[in-house]
Amino acid sequence: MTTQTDCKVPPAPLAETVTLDPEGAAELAIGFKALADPNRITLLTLIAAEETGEACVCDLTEPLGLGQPTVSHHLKVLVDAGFLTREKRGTWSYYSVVPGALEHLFNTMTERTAH
Amino acid sequence: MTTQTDCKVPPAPLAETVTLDPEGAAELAIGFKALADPNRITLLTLIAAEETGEACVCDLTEPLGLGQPTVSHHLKVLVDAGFLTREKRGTWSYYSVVPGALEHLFNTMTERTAH
DNA sequence: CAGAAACATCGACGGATGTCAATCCATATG
DNA sequence: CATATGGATTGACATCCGTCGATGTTTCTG
Repeated sequence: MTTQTDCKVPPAPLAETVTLDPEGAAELAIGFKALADPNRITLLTLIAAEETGEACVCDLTEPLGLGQPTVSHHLKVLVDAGFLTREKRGTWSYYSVVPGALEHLFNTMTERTAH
Repeated sequence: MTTQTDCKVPPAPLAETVTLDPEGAAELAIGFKALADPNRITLLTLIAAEETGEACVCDLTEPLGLGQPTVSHHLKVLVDAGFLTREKRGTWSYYSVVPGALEHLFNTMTERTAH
């Protein structure tokens, strides 16, 4: 049986899969797109600076100078990107930073550009 | 002399200046905005993977499946954001990755969200 | 100088995005 | 149940962004 001949062709060019990975690039872009707005960056820093580690929308509306729907929208973008979590408690929605989310994105990007 | 009493009031609320810095947030957003596109991420990885550390536009057009003007546009965005440098040599334009640019952006962002 | 090659720039077009006003939903409270 | 409050959702609008075709610019080469 010529089973070895099948292995002559590697399953995937290793270096190529790292540099030319459309899905991976798209995934990274989604993360960076969520960070590509000054107000969303301020939101992350505001929540991270909170003593309790969490903040509700009403705490964030005033320092940003934005309307409540706009703040809710930005928070949703950050939640969808995996940088924040929402926990509804009573009438309020409390947002908190996901611990390793930023670092994971940055590490993945750094790996791709390190070669 | 009661020189020590002057130190009771810090010159500026330290935590506040870090979390609520409009200019800083805008600057960070500009950097992330440049990374918020799959093709630009692939461009960075392609150039970084080059043996010589640099690549011209004609090398990047085909693997991306984009037209030459579009690739030039994306490269310009990355140059303006400080992630790439352009060096014109003869008829060709050679782009190379700026060594610490990505890391600097990531570190600045991590500092703001570490508190 | 004439032509070609590599790249930048311009103009245009369609789709995505940030913002707000208005509205809807859920929960707490009288 | 009625009302109020916090927040999410919707619709609309202006702007921005990615893409391409066409054109301009520079440089190399006959």
